[in-house]
Amino acid sequence: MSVEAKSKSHSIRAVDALRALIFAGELPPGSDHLESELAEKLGMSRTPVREATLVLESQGLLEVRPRKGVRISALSADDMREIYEVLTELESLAASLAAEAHYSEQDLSRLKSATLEMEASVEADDREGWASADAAFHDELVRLGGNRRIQTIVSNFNDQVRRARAMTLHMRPMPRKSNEDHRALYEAIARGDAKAAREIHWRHRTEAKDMLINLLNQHGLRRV
Amino acid sequence: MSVEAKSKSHSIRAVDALRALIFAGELPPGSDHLESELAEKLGMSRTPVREATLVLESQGLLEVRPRKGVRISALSADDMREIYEVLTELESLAASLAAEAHYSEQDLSRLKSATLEMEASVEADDREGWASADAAFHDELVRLGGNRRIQTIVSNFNDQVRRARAMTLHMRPMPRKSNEDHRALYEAIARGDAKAAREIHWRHRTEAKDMLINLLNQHGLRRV
DNA sequence: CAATTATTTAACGTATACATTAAAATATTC
DNA sequence: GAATATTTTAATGTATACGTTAAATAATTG
Repeated sequence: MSVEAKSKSHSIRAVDALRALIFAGELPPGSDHLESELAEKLGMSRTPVREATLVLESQGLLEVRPRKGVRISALSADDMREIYEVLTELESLAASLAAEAHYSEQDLSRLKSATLEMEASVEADDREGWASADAAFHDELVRLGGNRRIQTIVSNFNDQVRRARAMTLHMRPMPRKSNEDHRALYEAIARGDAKAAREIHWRHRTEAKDMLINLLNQHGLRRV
Repeated sequence: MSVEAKSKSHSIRAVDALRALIFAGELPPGSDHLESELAEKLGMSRTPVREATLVLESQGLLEVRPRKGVRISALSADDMREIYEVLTELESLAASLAAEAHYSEQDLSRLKSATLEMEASVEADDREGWASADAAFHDELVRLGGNRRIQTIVSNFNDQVRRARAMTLHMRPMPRKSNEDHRALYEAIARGDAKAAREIHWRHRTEAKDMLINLLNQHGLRRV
């Protein structure tokens, strides 16, 4: 069995490639792009590109504007608030569900290791490392919640705020308080305290939302 | 200015037509359909049908299964639980946001009239009328919340459980308790009590979820 | 010259031909 | 005759030609 990349359809590769270009900032928020341009850039015909744009539109990463090209989504502070409201609510539900599931310590090992990694990263002043562990923690939290609809929505919304998070990562103070929250959340889930898990995470996310929006406003980032 | 229907693209009409066929049960849950069949049925080529199926897949109404046709989504009791968990959480958040907005009585008039219509329908033993007013109430509640992301998600999920609700409408007891909940929620929003609004609606939806799932199980409806 | 109308352009929307490939059917081998 | 290999089939995936139409440009008119 070889390790070659499985040859996916052009359509799927277009989705992946466009996502990557958007996240890398090569298709910047607010910019417009004709189907034919994108098709040429990706080395395929318009057909799979059109299909990809429909998928990405449904994920909120771009907007199809007939005869004006697709516009890469640019989020205002208000959009950010909306998205974080939903993320806060659904992740808090996931935290509550995870606590109710009464997982064993072993089941929670990945959550635990993510908290340890975050703490180590803060010690080492490694923001990228912290961000990566933080993402792993949140992913695992939602996975433990066990509701696949929540997983899908949260994943979409995280993609949408990805650039904003990356931009503010180096503007914010080192996330020491954040680590305490994660540890407290871990404990609440481990002891099966659904109410506490929900409340701890709700406050955590609400604070993260306020900080992100304040940072964007302070730095005059109207749309990202 | 004429009142003729604006001539939409085939692609958009395919989305509308397929949605209608799914809701009408002409494309029953679990059934498979080739692109070419659907294209013929809708009197257009495969191209716009393919685009429509991508959109509907992103809305959870069907699943594209290469070489096996598109499969109309069939929900298990567990799927229903997942969807209702999300609906409960997001509508409750919307209720809380609506209360925080401190709307005037005038702003809340549609919410009020929907409650009155529900009460009248229950008096008149008119389940369809009640269901229609109930839907209007929930739509308006979410609209008043003011978060468009919530509106989109809730609308999608309501579409997904539409058939199940229609099926159980005549199995359930007349929704008298439900009307009390709606009235209490209206009062909480009107007096700006966000916490109460959230809790009242959360309990309301949770009870609705439990009833729906019990009804589906009692009647042996494995997948709808 | 401003406003309107006509024309042109270019991008999208659609149909269609064809390439690709998973699945089914058939043939082959032991 | 079961297991495997081959061929065939059929549905999808893709490219492309072309029709349609919104937007831009040019022409006209008062």
